[in-house]
This record gives sequence, C-alpha cells and structure tokens, in this order.
Amino acid sequence: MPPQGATAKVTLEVIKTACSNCNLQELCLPYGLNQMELAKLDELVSTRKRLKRGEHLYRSGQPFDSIYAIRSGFFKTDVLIEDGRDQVTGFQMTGELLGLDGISSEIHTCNAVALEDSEVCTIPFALLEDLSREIHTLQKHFHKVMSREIVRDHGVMMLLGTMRAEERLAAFLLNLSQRFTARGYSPAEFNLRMTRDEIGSYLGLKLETVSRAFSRFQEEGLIAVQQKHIRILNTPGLKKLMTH
Amino acid sequence: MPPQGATAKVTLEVIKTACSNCNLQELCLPYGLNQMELAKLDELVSTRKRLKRGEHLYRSGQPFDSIYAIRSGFFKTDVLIEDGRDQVTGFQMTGELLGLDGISSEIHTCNAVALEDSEVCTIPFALLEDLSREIHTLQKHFHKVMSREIVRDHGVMMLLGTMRAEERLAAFLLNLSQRFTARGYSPAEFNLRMTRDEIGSYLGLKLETVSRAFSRFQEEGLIAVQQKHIRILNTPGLKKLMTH
DNA sequence: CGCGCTGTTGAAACTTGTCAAAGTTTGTGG
DNA sequence: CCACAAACTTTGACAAGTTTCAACAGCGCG
Repeated sequence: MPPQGATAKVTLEVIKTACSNCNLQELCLPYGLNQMELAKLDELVSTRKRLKRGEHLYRSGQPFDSIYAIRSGFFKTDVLIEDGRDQVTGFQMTGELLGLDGISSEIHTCNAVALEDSEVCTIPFALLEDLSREIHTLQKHFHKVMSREIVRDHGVMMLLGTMRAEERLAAFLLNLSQRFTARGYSPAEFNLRMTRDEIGSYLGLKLETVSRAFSRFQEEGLIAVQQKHIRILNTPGLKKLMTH
Repeated sequence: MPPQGATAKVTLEVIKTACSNCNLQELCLPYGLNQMELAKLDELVSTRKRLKRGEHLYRSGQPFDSIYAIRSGFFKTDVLIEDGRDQVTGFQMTGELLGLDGISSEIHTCNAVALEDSEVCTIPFALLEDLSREIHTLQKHFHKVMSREIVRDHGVMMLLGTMRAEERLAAFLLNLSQRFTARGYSPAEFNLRMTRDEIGSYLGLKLETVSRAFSRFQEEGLIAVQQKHIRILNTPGLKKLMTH
C-alpha cells in the first residue's frame, strides 16, 4: 500500500479526455445525450487520472468535490469503522461511477482503491449539477444512476440478510459474469481482480469459507477455479443453487 | 392485509397540503429553501394520502411516478424474491422519503407498508425534476438525500456483514433512539412499530434470535422491554456492545 | 371470551468462524 | 533470471453462534 499523501506525483497522471469519443457512452453518464449535449459534457469531464494497482482514488474523510467514471480498470470501495472492522461495499468496473456516497455530507465516507491499473474520468460535481439543470436528459440519467445504486445496495442487503455462504458466492459469480458480458467479455471465463479475503468481506464471510465454497463448486463441476481464473461450467446449476 | 387493488376508496383519502406550513421542513425536502422557493414547492406537493396500518403505499412492480414524504406515521419497505425469501430493507419515519428505488427503472422495486396509521405527501417525480432544474438549493438537497440513502445502505451492509446478533440489535435500537430524538421524542423510551419478525428480517436474523437478544439485554439491565415498549436504561452499555 | 397472532424459551442440529499448518503464487532485489 | 520473502490460498479439526423445531404464554381483536 502506498504512503498516504505521496501518490500524486507520478501515478495520478492527468490526461485530456472526451466523452464524445469514448466507447463507454452507453454504460456511462453520457447515455442518451445528443451531439450538442455531449459537447457540453466534454467541457466538464476534462481530466483523467491513472491509478496503479493498490492506489487510493479517494479515502474516507477526505473532502468530496468530484465523482469519477471508470474508464478502464477495476475498483473496490470499503468502509472502515473505529473498532477496526471493515467491509467491502462494492466492486466497480468500467463505466460505473465512484463517489456518490460523498454527496450527502461533502466528505467521502468510504475508500476507493484500484484493484488493477486503472483510469478514471474526473467529474467535478458542482459542474455536473450546473449542467444537469440545463440538460434534462443528463439530470434524468444521473438520478437513475443514483437510484440504481440504491437498488443494487438493496440486493446486497438481501444477499447478506437471507443467503447462505454458497448461495452468496453463486450470486456473486453470476453478477460478475453478467457485468462482464455487458462489457463485451466472456460470460463464462474471467479473472477475479480481488482476493478471497475481499470477496469474503463483501459477502459477509471469512476468507476460508469463500475458499471452501470455491472448492465445493469445483467438486460439483459448477466452475473451474485456478487461483483468480474462473470458468463457469454450469450457469443454470449456479442459478439453482442461488435460488435454492 | 387488505385486498390488492381495493384500497383507494376509503383510506387513501386525498388532502390539500403545503410544505410552507408543515413543521417538518428541516427534516424534509424543503430544507434550505427560501419563502419564494417554498411557494413553488407547495404547488408541486399538493396532495396527501392517509394510510391505515397494514396498507401498502406502493408495491413492487407497480409503475413509479412519485416519491412520498412521510408526514406522520411509520413505514417499512421490503423486497421479495421469487423463491419466497424476503427482507425488510428499511424502516422509515416522519420526514423521510419513500420511493427513491423506483427512479432507476420507473418501476417500484420494493413494497412500502404503513406500520401504523400514516400520512404521506405525494411528490410527482417529473415535477420535482422540473423544479429542481429551477431551484439550485432544491436540486442540491435532493441529491444529498439520495446520497444519504446510499450511505445508510452501506451502514446496513456493514451491520449485516460484520456484526453478531446482539451487536446488530444494539445498533438498531441506538439508531431508532437517535432518530426519535431528532424528531423531538424521548431518546430512551419508545414503542416499536414492528414485530420481532420484521426486526429480524431487517437485521438478517430469525425472530427467535431477536427475542433472545432482547431478553439478554433486559437481564443485563441495558433495556427494559415490555412487548413493543422499550426503555433504554444504559446507552453507553449498548454502544460498547455494538463497538465490541 | 376465545382464537389467532406475536413473543418467549429450551434443546438439538447445522452453518460458519477460528485456529493452525502447509502449499502456492507473486513480486522484489540481488 | 533466480531465490527468497511476503502475501494469498487451501484444508482440517474444533468451537461458537445462529437456526430450527417445538411447546407454551400473553395480548389484542373480533
């Protein structure tokens, strides 16, 4: 893990960016905008940051002023409480937004960490609010994105509150598969970017339990695991397991 | 439980309302607005609905077009999945907003049920978006409310993912106490509006576990329980238990 | 006034966590 | 490019916590 304040020099490189020639439009904030509107959004989303694996995009407690769109890479967000407990609250991939939690108090309430070398577009929030007062479509879409985050969280609450270990892991794998698919990758074969411990933290399980569940899925021929590499062999089987 | 479509006649009575003479302003949507802005909000939030205990404000799957501000009463929201599992995702009280989950897909994704006779203000969402493009303060506040919901959900995920039964119940009681306090009620004495089963569902526990935890708290002198009536006798004790 | 819903309590079963040890991979520096 | 250390993963045995099943008590509504 890099030292706290010393990251900006080399790795947080700033690059010119433009939504209008980004291939993530339909996954990201520009969804539904026309050419003219897109040009205005371009002015706003003018900088990119690169992060190396392990670097923090932001930390809990830091002042909030921007949200971030992931252009490439993979992140986790986690919350830490006083007594040392912590939990991964989400894994974010290409096209997803980071930082929405900071809007309420104008202070970030979680940490966002790159799980692989990544690139994000910085979206100054005050400017986004200005622009979304102008562009109805943008406003509407942004509200939907926030609401989708709430719905997603309810899904996680459901998972944590009602599912058993193997059901949780099955749900997790199917969710990843579906999100990879939406991004044009194989639904059945991918590399996990996170450790067993991080998966466990997200799913409310200990890493040993996650490991055992992986082994069990493999024994049953549902998946093939080789460390971080996962191949899903029997999607319906996983679904049935999840539904129980 | 009332029959599905037959509730509108008697109980969903519609009443004229006005934010400008509502005593919940600082807890609710009008927060931070000036007189002129408040007048515009009044035009928008023009109807109230009364609900009897047990009635649904909306159901999962219904088309979304309004959010609701609770004027008086107490609600729960819950999600139901195919295999019959369900979970309470939240308990809402005076001044809190219901329906934010429906924005993303324009379909409600959970049920909202009154746990006591209640009254809500209906806020047509399209009009709220229109007005929040006009009134910067309203826009900002609404974004904060949505973001606060996300932060709250992260707190619940933390609770479900890392806490043991008694810690969860302690956290739950302290949270209720704090919210009652914010509304001018006693921090130490209140009536639960929900059953042990509903508490359990929210906390990811079985009702028996909730009941046992209540008994244990009572034995240890932390609280006095008489059915739904709770007196908190030792707040620091509960806090310590929660922090562990 | 009694029936049903809600809550309490006990004992046994089950799931997951804890602790421990050993194997594997990754990354770094020589 | 290899060697070594650190980080991560797997597996087993046992402990702890929670659920399940069951019986019963109490309150409240009709």
